Amino acid sequence: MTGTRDRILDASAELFGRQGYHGTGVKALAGQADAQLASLYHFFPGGKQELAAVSIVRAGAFYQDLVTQVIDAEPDIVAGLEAMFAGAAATLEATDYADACPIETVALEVASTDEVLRQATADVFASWIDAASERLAAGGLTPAAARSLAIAAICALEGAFVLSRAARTTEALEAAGAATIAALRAALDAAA
Amino acid sequence: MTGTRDRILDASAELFGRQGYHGTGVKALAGQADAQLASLYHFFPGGKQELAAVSIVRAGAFYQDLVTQVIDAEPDIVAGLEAMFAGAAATLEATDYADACPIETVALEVASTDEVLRQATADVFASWIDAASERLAAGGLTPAAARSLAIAAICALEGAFVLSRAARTTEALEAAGAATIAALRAALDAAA
DNA sequence: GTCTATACACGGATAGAC
DNA sequence: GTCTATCCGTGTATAGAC
Repeated sequence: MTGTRDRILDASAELFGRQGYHGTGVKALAGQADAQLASLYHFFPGGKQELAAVSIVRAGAFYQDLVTQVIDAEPDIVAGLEAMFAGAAATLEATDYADACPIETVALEVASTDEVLRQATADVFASWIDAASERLAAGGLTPAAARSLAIAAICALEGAFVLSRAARTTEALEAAGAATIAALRAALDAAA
Repeated sequence: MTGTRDRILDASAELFGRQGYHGTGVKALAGQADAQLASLYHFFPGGKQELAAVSIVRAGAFYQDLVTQVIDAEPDIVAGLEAMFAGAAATLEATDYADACPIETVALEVASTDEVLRQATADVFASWIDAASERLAAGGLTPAAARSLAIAAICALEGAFVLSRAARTTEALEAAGAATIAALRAALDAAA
């Protein structure tokens, strides 16, 4: 008995993530959610923009939970980051290079054109940075070094998604992961 | 006496880069180029898709020239990569966080939906990887290490563009640059 | 090659019955 | 809250005169 609202948000996360904001129409969203178009506007009176704003926050939180679980399942932060990149590569292959970061495409599309949605994506990335920083600080880095490396790791992952999806290979995820681990080891050595 | 075709391609590079493929209409492109809509279809009979394919290749080559000039102006590859990230940050600030990578947004939009355009973006990234690999190999890395680090550097840059444009700060570019330099130094040490 | 005008589909959004 | 039907703007693309 999944609620209609939730089905619409599920469809939004999937389609916005794969095709972007402008590449996904409200009719397609309603169709994918097995919902009426009028229901979409009932739950999201602000229309497509409001739906996207809610979807970005929700999908961002969901993805953060997913990734932090992968990281926290490992014995240390080095293994944790390795598992993050490996897991992302596995998911990408399993979905035929469709499902990477749920908000990345939208973030780029709206960065210069929609202030409401830009802020939503910025909030999500800020939350991810905080979560990663905590884990790196717990691994022995200073707060400043932890934050810097947390940002770098997320950048590496996001950038690798772009190249991997374009090339339809996981090589970029592997290279980005290796370089991130190298930078992490260097920071850990410097801290010791 | 700039040709109409070139003006259309200039407008395409600018608007596709800032707003993405689906966020940019052919009428807007013609308007920005001070060209008639019919002229656009005259030079690009394949319509928006053909225009985008040509624009991706052209903008990709232009950006590659720009970045390699920045890198090659420095005495060594470490300084070169530092200059690349610093230059990207300066450009981003100067354009109010609008102009980052000219093909990144489009690459994500089309990765799962348009095979012709996906291939065009993949070709551009492959060319960038080759150019960066050469310079890293000249700096003393093995071909395999050079390629891996070249990919990682490009991923770091692309990912930093996403976070920097979303947050409207250059922090991500700085963090990604620092981590890339750290990984490069580690690779150079290992090679020595 | 460029102009004006327009065809035609799809986009987002809404009305009103139930 | 859900259904059917529809409005209206915009999007891509084309026609035909010049």
